[in-house]
Amino acid sequence: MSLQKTLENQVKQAVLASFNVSIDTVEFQATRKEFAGDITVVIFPMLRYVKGNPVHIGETIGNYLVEHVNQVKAFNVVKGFLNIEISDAYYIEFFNGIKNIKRYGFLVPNEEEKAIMVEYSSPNTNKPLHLGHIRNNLLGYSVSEILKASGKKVYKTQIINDRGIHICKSMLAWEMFGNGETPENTGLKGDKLVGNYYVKFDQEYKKEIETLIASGKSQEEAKKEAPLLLKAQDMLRKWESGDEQVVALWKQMNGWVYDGFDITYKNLGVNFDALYYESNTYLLGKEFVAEGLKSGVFFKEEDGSVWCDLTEEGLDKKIVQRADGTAVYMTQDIGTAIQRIKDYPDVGGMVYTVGNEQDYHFQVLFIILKKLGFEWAKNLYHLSYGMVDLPSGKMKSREGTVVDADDLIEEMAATAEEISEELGKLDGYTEDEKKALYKTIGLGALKYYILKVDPKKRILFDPKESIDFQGNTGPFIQYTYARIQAILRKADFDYSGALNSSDIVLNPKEKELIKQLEVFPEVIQNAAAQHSPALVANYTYDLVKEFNSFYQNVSILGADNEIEKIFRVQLSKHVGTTIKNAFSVLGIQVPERM
RNA sequence: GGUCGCGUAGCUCAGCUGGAUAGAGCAUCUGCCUUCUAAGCAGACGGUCACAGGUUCGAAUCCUGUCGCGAUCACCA
Repeated sequence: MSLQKTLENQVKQAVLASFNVSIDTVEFQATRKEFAGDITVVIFPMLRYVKGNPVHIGETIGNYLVEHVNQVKAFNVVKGFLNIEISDAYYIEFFNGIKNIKRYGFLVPNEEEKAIMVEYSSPNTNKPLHLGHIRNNLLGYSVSEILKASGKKVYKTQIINDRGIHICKSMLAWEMFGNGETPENTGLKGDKLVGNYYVKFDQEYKKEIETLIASGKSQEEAKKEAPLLLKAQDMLRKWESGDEQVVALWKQMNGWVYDGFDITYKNLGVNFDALYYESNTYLLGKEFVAEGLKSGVFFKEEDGSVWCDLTEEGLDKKIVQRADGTAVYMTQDIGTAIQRIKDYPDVGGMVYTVGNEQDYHFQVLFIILKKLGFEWAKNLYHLSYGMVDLPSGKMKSREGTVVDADDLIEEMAATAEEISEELGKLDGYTEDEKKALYKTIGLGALKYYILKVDPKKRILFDPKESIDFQGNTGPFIQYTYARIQAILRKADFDYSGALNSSDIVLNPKEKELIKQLEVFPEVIQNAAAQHSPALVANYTYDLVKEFNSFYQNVSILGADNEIEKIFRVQLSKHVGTTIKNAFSVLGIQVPERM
């Protein structure tokens, strides 16, 4: 039984014994630093059931606890707060129990329970990934890992947006202006090359619009009638009817993009268990639209378009199929969801990592799936996150105002290199080892910077102000890990033995560290429940800050006696393990040296 | 205009289901490397928690309204 549970029961007992009333909840909080004690019972909520002065009630309970609970050493009451001091023995024994657990804080995924499928990334195949995608990828990956660590079975997936007018635009531009450029003959990354033609299309398209306007057309007419756009639309029709040449070009260019994406994903350290392509799934939804029509979930307009009436839910009517019978986004998402459950029958719920601009879409999607009667529809969650904006506003691929993912990753590593060179602590490392380390640190800075922020808040990223490497940052935490490893390398004695709680008197820093370690499993559970890597990031920072204070104020290898020295090394080691575990669910690596 | 989200120190962010004098980092200023890695530690400065009401023993946290910022309300995705 956990200490808190024990205390809760005993507090209830105390109230029953002393005041003859039973209470069903006890409110605890960590004792604030300025008071003596470790755990605090808030007396105020009891006043509803127990009449009397809170200080007196607190003292009565405190006395009872000291007498009946051997972990309780002493207490004090300040106003309505009963501060309880816990014996060192409790903490030392607790530490003995966790110190050798390598995957401390993690539960093993339960094979019996339903799995969760997490969708993230889901890019368009007409342009390279940018900072916005980075946030999406990091969030999706991290939430997947957090869910796993919390004891869930997880599949990572994406839906690749590989068809549509935007894809045809880059295809057309390449065909017209490409002069046979390929990734091979230009040395360009495939997604970059295709992205260039997406931009090229837009430039040429704008020129045509200007020409048309000059010849007397209205802007609206010009936008609709520009020859390039007509050609692109024509190409889309050809694609949909299976035109061999168009399909061949489509396959070739998408292939280039996938090769490019693979490199970016690899650099970012994210991965997927299952891929879905819109070109394969967009037809699936239509089956279910037909079914929904039969069952009355949807209705048909005179022009043949199919809708879902959501006015009862306080929403609008939503189209699920066009008048010409073609699929819209919603159609496809309905089909994809159902397909996924068919492919993975053990999945009982899904998480969609998609920006908050699509809040409404997912609200509607989930309601529709419920209306269609799917049991798992109640376990769908839209992991909605805020946009990453620049000081100049939104990032726009077509206008070239994007922070490119590959460039940013590279820049971060370069900054890490600069700082490392300046500090010069890497004697003996080979060039390859150094390079790998710079990448670890650079990515650590980038990932932490993004993940420490609450997902739903928007991030303003100023490319001119580089991401910090000091303070509440990834590198600071990595640095602390490296420091711990340095100690472990130097600790050339056997420190594996069990500790006898009567041999050690904890200093305040040591006790704080154990308390901090104690809550890690709970942090993982909370982060999973709230789908928030930020909770893990901020926890890790607090732990590390506490450790550095300990490190700087208490000598570990120079401890007064052997037992203390062994204990401190063990404590340091387990803090290191916990840092590593916490960072692993954020997708951040930790270095042996830096 | 309807709906949703956000608004905490100069800047970037924490603040768990309401609880003690609202916490970190950056920036500015003071100290600390002949002792385990100074990407660090110790400290100073800095707040009417957007504003106004309400609920309560108690509100940054819950409710209502106002203001500001953003998103969305397409037979786009």
